[in-house]
Amino acid sequence: MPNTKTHHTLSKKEQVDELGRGVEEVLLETELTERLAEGRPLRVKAGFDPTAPDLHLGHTVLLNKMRQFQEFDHEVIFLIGDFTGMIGDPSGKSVTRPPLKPEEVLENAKTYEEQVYKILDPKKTRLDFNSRWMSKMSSSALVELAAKHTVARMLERDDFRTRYSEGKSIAIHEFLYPLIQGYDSVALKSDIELGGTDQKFNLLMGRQLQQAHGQTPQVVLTLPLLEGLDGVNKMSKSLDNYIGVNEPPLEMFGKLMSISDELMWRYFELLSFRSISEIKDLRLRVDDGENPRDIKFLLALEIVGRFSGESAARKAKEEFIARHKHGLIPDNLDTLIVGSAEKSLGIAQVLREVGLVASSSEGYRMVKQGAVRRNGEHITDPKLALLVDGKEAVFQVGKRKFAKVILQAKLEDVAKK
RNA sequence: GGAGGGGUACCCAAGCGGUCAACGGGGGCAGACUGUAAAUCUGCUGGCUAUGCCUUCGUAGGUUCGAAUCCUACCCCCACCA
Repeated sequence: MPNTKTHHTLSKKEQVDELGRGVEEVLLETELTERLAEGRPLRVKAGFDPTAPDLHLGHTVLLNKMRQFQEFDHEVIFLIGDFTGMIGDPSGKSVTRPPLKPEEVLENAKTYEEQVYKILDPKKTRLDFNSRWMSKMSSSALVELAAKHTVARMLERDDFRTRYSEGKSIAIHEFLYPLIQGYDSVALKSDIELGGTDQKFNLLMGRQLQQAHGQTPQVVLTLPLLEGLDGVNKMSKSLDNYIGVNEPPLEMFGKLMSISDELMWRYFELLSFRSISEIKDLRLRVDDGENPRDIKFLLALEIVGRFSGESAARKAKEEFIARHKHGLIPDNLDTLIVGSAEKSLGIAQVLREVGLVASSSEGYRMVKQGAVRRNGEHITDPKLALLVDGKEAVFQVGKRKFAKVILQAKLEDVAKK
């Protein structure tokens, strides 16, 4: 763990700076300052989708911000939108989703907890479900709620507006989503709500509904969507540019090391627990000629350490270095045994058998492109036949895929002889 | 209710009777370069017992020496008029 100053030692000004760090927008900033000045623990709410809680680092941007509030002794409410989950945040694509069974919701909540408590302080976190109040709401109350807003206002929401003007369908119940999410703020009497920039409309809805219910409107903080490994698109599973919080240490370490130098600073800002001033120092070191790679090591160590533990992170770093030192073969490979009835096997087939390539055709191509080595030596002939001699050899495809292999006669053949 | 347009490999998108395992772009993988970063350049990108063979162009049939390309039926999407 980096030796951050504990948050309590920060000055008031530094506290406000830290809370505003990485934040896209604060609505309204003056209100935030006022609230913080009250000196009482504020109720900070953030909502989460009840389905498939498989978090990646992009999600943790929000969690990190929640954590900061905890460090300043505020109360954080981790709200699972199990009721709103029935609707699904309107995207135009999704229709009404079948409600999750209570068991499934609880199951998912448990999975969430396992993951988020690596960041959040369980003692300062309140887990809640919006079905708690929504499932009890009467239809007349729902009508009243719906009466608080107009269609025109709803159409201010970006995707509603485009869909409407393009003549695409908008189901009536989709209008309920922002209303219900907004009502959550009323039910929880939240002082602050955090969410991604894509949630802005819903977050503002909370303000208005609170006002309509005679509450002081919550302050809204929107957080950016973290860029994925490519540095361009937002991190997402479907784009396969993500780092999952449950990934093995070495994998995570490698992915973090592969981001561009520029993106590294973005990750420092949004993912690191280091203070703003510390990060500034790191930047200065790079400006003074220190290898950015070494600074990236610090980032990778911190993040991997957070999810897999400090010692695992150190090990991942050592292994990363060992593996990436020129031509070095990792020494902790499992030995794979390939049995064959033949005297020899084609190189492409062997690579496929041990999973280094997806098909023997791909194996052919890899060899032709000079991507394959045996015991560190390049193989150039795609039709090379390997003797089934029971000897051990290390095969490598590309830079990072290795396998230690023994080719041996099939057992039943041995038995026959 | 009326008249359309389209479904091609991971994605987008050409092709409209043979030279098509299918142009091009994206993505991905590999090679060079490097800090196994990014950027850049180059190559590859259906499978196999591999100079050949097998399977692919929504699904099922049909025409033909020969079909992704023509015909028939079916399924699924998109959008236009009111």
